[in-house]
Amino acid sequence: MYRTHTCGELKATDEGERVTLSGWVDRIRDLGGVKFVILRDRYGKTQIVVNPDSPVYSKVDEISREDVIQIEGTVRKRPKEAVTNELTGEIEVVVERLEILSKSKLPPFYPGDEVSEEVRLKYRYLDLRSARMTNNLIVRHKMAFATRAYLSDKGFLEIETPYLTKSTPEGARDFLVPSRLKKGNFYALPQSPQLLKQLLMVSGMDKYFQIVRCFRDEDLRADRQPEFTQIDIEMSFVHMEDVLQLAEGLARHIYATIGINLPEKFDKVPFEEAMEKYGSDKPDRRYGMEMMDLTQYFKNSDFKIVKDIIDKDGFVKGFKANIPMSRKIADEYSEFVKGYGLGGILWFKIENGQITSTTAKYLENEYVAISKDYNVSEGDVFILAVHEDREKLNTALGALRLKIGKQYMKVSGYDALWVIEFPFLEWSDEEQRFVARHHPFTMPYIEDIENNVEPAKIRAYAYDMVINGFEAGGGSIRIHKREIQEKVFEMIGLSKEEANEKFGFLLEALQYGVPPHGGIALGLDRLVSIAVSVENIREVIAFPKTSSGTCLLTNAPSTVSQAQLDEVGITLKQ
RNA sequence: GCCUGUAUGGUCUAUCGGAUAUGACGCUGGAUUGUCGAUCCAGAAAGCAGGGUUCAACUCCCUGUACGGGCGCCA
Repeated sequence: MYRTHTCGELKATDEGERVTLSGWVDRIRDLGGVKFVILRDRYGKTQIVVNPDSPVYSKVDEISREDVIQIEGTVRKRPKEAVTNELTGEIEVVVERLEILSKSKLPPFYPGDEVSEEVRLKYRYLDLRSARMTNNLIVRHKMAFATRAYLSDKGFLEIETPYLTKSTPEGARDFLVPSRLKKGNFYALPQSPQLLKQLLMVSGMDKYFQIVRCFRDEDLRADRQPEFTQIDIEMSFVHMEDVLQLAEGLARHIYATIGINLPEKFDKVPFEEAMEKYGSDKPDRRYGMEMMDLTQYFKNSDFKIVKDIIDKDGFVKGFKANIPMSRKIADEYSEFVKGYGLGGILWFKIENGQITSTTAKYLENEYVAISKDYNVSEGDVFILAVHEDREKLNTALGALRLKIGKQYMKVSGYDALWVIEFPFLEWSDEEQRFVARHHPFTMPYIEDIENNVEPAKIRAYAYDMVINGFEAGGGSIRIHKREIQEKVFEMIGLSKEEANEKFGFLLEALQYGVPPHGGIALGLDRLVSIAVSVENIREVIAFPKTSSGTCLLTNAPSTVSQAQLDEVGITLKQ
């Protein structure tokens, strides 16, 4: 037996107990006479005492930090003055036997040291020994476990779908896997089990879920990895509201199991409102600073920057913030919004009851009117921008709002909401056609189509769950009638032949009695990162990739042998 | 594809167009009988790669590489 207890469980009540512990040597404190060894495992740390009369006294000199050792000894209470607040701070173990199970080479860092992420990723197995990383993985497990319990209770079946599947167009770039048996053919790793879970609905599975890996070969971000985990859900005989209720309940439940209370009711915010007020389809409302349309105040301005835009039927929008402002800061913000296609920002503040601004001499009347109507008071700063493209204006100001919020405001708590009524279509400059914004199986608002609403304004039964400004998940009600599906393909310029070639199996299935259905996928990585308050999902993934898609631990991706290439019939260029 | 930041002992970092490159942690050796980031003394240990500017480059410039953040992209 390697151990009778873990390093995190011995308490004062275990006094006198004879125990065997195994773990890593966290620290050795040699006081010349008495020596202390701190033994660590994922449950905690226990102090081992070695007195000069101990049978293993000289053996302690052979061990070093991060060795794996086993000890046998007796639990005793520490002297009063030596008690600490730690989990096992009341006791220590007087060692009688000590065995080195495995020596450690001098590590590049010790668990919990402040080290660059690059080094942490290279030695991820050491990094994961830290209490923080261990906790992140524990929280992740608890949330995944709670998900299974909750959904199983509600009658959902966890059903696996293949990872080696068919490449489908639309959406992200596929990771391809060459087929050896059918040379020249490729599997694709699924971007999500979307089509397969819909087929499960056709099969009558009624309520499906899966905690599943998804793969998208696109450039990475702090919250995007090439492979990530979704809580994938699909339900039959449901309306949008049923899916939202279920997902909301699930989110509340899994957060509750780790001690976080999400709001009783998630607000529903239409996409357009989110864009207008926050310039984002995943707003973090905790920062306040809602954006306002101020175009009317500038209709008669002759300040060139503004007039040029107004003459082109452009817009002026802005928001109020309680932040420091100076010429230098304004320049920085202007530079920032230039990255989003704007020319810069305008601003004014109220200082000593006066409007202060580098542009006050051109726009004083406008600023005064805005101050009055929007109750801009002493110390407030008002930031404005102009552009002829309203979407660009919203996005740029929204990004600035978020930057300012993160810089100056300490927010706490959890803001959870639904963004609904997403546009059904989206113009693709690259392809010069409308593409499905969510995916081509999403149910559009039929009345919008019947009322001949312009394509870009047709709404979809698509929804995103947003928590603290992160897109925690998204889904839609699907099309269950072949006629509508065909109409949609027509709208996105997909010919019958192409549609058949690409989604033939789904279209075929849609002819055999399909229940109305819909679903959602929640991003587990993001849910966990929100729960442990980190911005980067790498912190909650055991073995993540760098932003260039490599694994510093294994050095993947790497070249393969000519023989391997030959087997799958692939010749490399050059 | 584009923009941007970073690169100095094992780790985290300081400084400087010139001389012996700073400190902390860790490590090694020594001292030390109640520590808990133990303490005290001593020691070893470093400029990402290539090119350029210069009498002289770790420092300035360019290119590359790696890592971070963002835009595009991500149904």
